[in-house]
Amino acid sequence: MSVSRPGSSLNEIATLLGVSSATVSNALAGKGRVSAELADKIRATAASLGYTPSMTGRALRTGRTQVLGLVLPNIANPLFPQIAQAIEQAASKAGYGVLIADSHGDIAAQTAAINRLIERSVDGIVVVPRRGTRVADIGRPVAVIDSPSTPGNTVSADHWQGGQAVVDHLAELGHRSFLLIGNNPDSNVQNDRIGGMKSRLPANGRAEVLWIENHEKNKGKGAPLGLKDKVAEGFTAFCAVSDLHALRALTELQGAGIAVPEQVSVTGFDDLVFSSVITPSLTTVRMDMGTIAEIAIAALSRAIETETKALPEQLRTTSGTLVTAEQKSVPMALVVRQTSGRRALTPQKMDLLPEGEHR
Amino acid sequence: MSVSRPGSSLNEIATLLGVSSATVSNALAGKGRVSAELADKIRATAASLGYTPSMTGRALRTGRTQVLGLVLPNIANPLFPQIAQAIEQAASKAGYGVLIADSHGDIAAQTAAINRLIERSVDGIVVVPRRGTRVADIGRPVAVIDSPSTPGNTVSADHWQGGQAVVDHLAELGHRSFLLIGNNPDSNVQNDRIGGMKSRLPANGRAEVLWIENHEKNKGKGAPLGLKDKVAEGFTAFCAVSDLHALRALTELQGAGIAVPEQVSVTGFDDLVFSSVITPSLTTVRMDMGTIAEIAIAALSRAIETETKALPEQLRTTSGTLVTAEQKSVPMALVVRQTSGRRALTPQKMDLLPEGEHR
DNA sequence: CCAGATTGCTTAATCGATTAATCAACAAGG
DNA sequence: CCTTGTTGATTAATCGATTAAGCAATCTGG
Repeated sequence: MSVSRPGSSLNEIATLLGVSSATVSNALAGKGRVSAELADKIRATAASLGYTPSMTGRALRTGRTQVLGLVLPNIANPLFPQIAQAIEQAASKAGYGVLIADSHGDIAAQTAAINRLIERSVDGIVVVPRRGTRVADIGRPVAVIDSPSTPGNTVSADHWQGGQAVVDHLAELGHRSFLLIGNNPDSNVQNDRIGGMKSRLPANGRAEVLWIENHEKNKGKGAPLGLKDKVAEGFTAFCAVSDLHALRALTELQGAGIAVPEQVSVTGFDDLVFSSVITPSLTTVRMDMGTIAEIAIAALSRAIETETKALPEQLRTTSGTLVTAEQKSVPMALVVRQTSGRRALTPQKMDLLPEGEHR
Repeated sequence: MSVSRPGSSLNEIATLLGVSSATVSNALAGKGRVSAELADKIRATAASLGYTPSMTGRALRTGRTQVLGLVLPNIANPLFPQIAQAIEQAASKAGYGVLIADSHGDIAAQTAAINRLIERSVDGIVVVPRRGTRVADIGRPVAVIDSPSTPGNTVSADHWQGGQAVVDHLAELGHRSFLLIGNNPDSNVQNDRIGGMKSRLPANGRAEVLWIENHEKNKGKGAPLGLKDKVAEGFTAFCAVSDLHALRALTELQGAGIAVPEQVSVTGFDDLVFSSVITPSLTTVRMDMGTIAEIAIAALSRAIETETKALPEQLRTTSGTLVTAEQKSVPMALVVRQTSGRRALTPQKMDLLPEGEHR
């Protein structure tokens, strides 16, 4: 396998074979009219020279850079690796490179990040928007991955259904009192997950939502969530909208001497990297980022193609923005591990038992 | 703030003002000889048109794309967000975009990923190599971020010193028996961390290394690490080379009814996102990725500049590869949280006490 | 008052690939 | 035999910015 030599262009091959560069271009692209034998010869020498077309030259002529931008609300997000990996893979398969841009949390920076990408003339952009953000209209196709209930969403996991799966699973195990743990009520994703969970409460069930951000605004950042009290109130199922919060809940419960899953159950979302290695391992819901990414990239590249095709000097609309896919939501999969178990017989009195009864 | 209009080029500004495009280019670049008033007028109309230079056109002419590649061993790595964020920020500040490439774990894919970046003609590459990998010689500047003891390393955290800080801290708290938990003995980073820890064992101290990969090869993936037995053997300090393993150890210990930090201490590395939210929060060592990234990018852009300057038809060396920085290792900072505490008075007998004594 | 320097701008080539337009050669049909 | 069609290639323009070279006009010094 020869490394791409910078010293080979269409022209070089052309002069070497005594033909014009146009013919070489046609031969390699399989377009135009080139005799079969010459085409063969051209391909052979191109291969022997380790010729790699210059993306730059091509981009200048065609107006397509074959690069997509990926804008994330916060690269430090623990979910980011999954997203980036899936997008990179899907994009790569579709012939695109991926340029990353961190919107760094705040909204102005998100716009700035998008503009930087546009200046680098990306062909399209994948945005995982910061909660509550609307993506401004830019002159390029944009795929949004957020939640089905976000206006303009292209494709995403079916968070609502994921929430349903969690509560169905726990109800089956006998649980009736659910403490739903979210971080921020402005997030569409979190609201969907919580909404889905609420929608499947069993007949005699009850649910309460604990928003961590509100809680910390009162009690201070990093303050205990007071879950021991919640257990005393009879809650036996602690369902977080993220594995991160689930882990927080789990360790707080364990620290308070409450046994998981013997006394109470804990569930999360997203199957973050640590979820399978902790003890007890975390029951969670995983999204199929591979499929989501592929749908997003497919929708995007379709839009890019039709855009460039429909632009022979026509109306210069700030064309195609929010891209849509046929399948707008991808089911989530419940991953049952060790933190979810059958409801204890007398959950209400459990906290009165001596500590350390677990295991 | 006007969004970049695709409909404005140097030529457009030129014809609009009745001058040549060369003059416009010179005026905006501050090069050549342009009268002050004309330059002002040009800048003004450029601004009013929302002119953005075409990176593509410029790249074709100058041979510099202002894009760097970032190759990671595995995007799913929990440390990836920190790295990517820091690199993106430093690169962005230096005027570069960042193209990501997942080497997907295996070594062949790492080479393939690098080649894909080269085909996109990036100006340079930042590689966080897969353990034990040597980066092949490509025709572009490469900055390697791994460990000071890796040959060809450009810059990295001082993992050895980080390990020292951990053991110094725990020795101060009275600990003498250290169980060092690593994943894979082939990793230079992990070896440095463990080496640093061993180098600071107190006079009457002892240390044993538990390699998780070996352990799992025998006992099966996800098998308990048997830490309860280790506690019985008298170990009071459990020092992992990553927060992920520390979390695994912590939850296993807690599940076995061993109190942290009252009975034993646990430490990690890297200050992963969950480390501050768990109970008890994890004592760890953080690397200054911001500084590391800046040093790497600075070294890289220096190499890129001298490379293009020294290329006026000179020897076509497969020029400048492994880039070096002046400061090759950046100190790590100990973050003391709740999992590290003073050694219990009678640690050797602790396991004989009834469970649930903690808190 | 004129050679030479300086200033201010234009011409034109270049980077590499793509593609519409053109052209020569030859074949087939009326 | 002349017209039309087809094949296989070349020419040349184009994308947008950069930059060496060139050319007037103005200024400077002796």
